Amino acid sequence: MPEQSPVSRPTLEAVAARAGVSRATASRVVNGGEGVRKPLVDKVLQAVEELGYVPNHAARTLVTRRTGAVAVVIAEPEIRIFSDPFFSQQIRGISKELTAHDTQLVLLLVEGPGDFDRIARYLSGGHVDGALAFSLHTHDPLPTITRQAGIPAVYGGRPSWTAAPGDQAVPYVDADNRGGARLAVRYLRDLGRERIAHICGPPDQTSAVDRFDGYRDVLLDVDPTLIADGSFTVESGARAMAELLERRPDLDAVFAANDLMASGALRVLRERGIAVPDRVALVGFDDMDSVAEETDPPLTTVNQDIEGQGRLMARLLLRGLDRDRTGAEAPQSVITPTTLVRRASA
Amino acid sequence: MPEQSPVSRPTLEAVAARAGVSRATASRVVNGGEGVRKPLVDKVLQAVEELGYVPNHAARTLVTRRTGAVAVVIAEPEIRIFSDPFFSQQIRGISKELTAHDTQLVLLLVEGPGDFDRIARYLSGGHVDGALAFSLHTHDPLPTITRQAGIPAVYGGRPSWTAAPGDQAVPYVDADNRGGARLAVRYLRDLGRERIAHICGPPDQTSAVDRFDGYRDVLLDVDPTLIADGSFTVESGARAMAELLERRPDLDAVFAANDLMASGALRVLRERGIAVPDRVALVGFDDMDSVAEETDPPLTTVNQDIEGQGRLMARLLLRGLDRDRTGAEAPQSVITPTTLVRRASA
DNA sequence: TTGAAAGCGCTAACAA
DNA sequence: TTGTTAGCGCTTTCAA
Repeated sequence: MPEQSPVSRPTLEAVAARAGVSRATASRVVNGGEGVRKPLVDKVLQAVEELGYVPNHAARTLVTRRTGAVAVVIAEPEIRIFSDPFFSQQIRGISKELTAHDTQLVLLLVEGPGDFDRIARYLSGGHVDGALAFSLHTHDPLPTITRQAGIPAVYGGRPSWTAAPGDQAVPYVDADNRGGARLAVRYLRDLGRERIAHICGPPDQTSAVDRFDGYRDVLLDVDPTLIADGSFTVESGARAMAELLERRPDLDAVFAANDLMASGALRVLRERGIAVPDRVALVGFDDMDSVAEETDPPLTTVNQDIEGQGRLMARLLLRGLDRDRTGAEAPQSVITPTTLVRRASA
Repeated sequence: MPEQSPVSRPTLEAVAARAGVSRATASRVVNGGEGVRKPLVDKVLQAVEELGYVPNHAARTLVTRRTGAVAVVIAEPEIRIFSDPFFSQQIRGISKELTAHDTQLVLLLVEGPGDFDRIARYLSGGHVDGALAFSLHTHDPLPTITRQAGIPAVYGGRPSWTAAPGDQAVPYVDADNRGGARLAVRYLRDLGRERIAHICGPPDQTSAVDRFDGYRDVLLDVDPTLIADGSFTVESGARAMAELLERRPDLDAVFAANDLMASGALRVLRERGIAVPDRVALVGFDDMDSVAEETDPPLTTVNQDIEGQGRLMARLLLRGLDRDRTGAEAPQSVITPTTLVRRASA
């Protein structure tokens, strides 16, 4: 790679001149070489190589109206993204898929409510072709913003709000939380457990709600004393377990709405000398490898392909972007499958 | 905000027409209104408002040669960024500072060695004005890439390589790891502890090396049996502690190179019924709130302002970008101060 | 299959 | 203080 002076990179014009062709032909070659005779293609390619030519992005965007970039918007409540392996894997999947399509990831962190103005301006400024966002707990202005900016968006996680009538629903990607929960609870029931408790996630997150619903799908009329509230953290799981044990010392199984809470519950069970899974069987959710495999005993849990969800989000969005060209239909939401992973805790 | 049809956003031309001025005047107003008479400014602003005008980024970049975006490059070995609160805080700081300067953060995740080509192309394509990167364990091609692309870069963490002669050193931001370690060890010594062990971080990370050096600065000739290797994880800290205890049951203090390892060490000490800090005093490093405050007893540790480091990285880079205009000097590396935080473990 | 030429939307000399 | 004008580097008709 030839050394480049910081100022004045070679332009297409220079490449064309060197290859002895017109700028138009050079452009064609750079963009795939469709309909250009082989010898010319080679000449241009060589000139590109020799000059170390790299297309100027702004110029290209100006005429094509395509930026080749996608925004990933992360709102404040989700800033845990950086400590939550869940998000990290999702981002990883997104990044991989975008990279594979030569599309860049622009990270938009929302630090506070006032930032939405900034985001709106950015999204409207033609910086990106589309946006990827994560489902927020509260009603958030993003759907409105992307609509006004006229760019497609895909959500990660089922949004808790429902589209206003006439509004187009926002497409999202989510795991089959309800189905996964049913898998877990059925498994416990088939094990012969009869008093299966549930540690819930925060009710303002749809994943928690859906998992609770799955639990109730299987255990039709649930005894409320078998239900405890948690907030997806280890500590909350421990607290919930202690509470359950107090109320129902006779319980013989627990389905925790995520692995973190399951590990907290496990700690409490162990501290009290309650054998797992012999006396109490325990199932988590998420199959977070940093958690589920590390506990003692390792957790039986519900697996979801998180990175795959990220990839899917990106793919859905990219497909939507190509819509004009390919004439495909508007992106649809996708529910990804979940599977039960048997380890030692149940 | 008026509804916008996805296609054909208003241009400056339209704003100018509506305001009854030339495009140049409209442009001036949009860019601050310097040297435009008040009434015209108002007219233009009103037209902007009415039309919902947002400047086209590509067009602007094409002529100004400024993208208003900065790349944050994260190489594979650092993908832990998303599970390591250290990085997450750094990113947060970067994001805040960039946002304050209306600059966008473009995230470039390096998934494998082959990706550097892609990164190089991106950095050369005029997508961003500069790059922020994190110090890698091994020699990495990024400094060369940014130099060839002719864009300034700032590193987070002291790089382990030294600039080739003639090469300009890469500016970086790092905590005063060595000084912080000295703080910790002096504190233990002043407590009257005489057999102060050290649990090292991985030798291929400069922060670990620097902390070890700080330890040795204070304890001039260290008994090698008081040194144990770790890898900055909880587990490695536990293992190292067990090892130390075996070799030197008489040790009366431990300085762990980070909080994670300190918490692992603490667990082992507790399991063996060794009173902390009475029999063994323990000091960590990082002051990670999710760790240091949660242990029992809470960790005495060395604090560094991680988010501040991120902000500083961004600030240094932005300053470098303005260099031509302000005539400032090339960015210099910055070492940020560390302080000892006394809690209960020592 | 190739080239000439017309912009994409904006900023920045330069003139008025 | 304002307007006119010449591009920034590229893609894309349209003609040849």
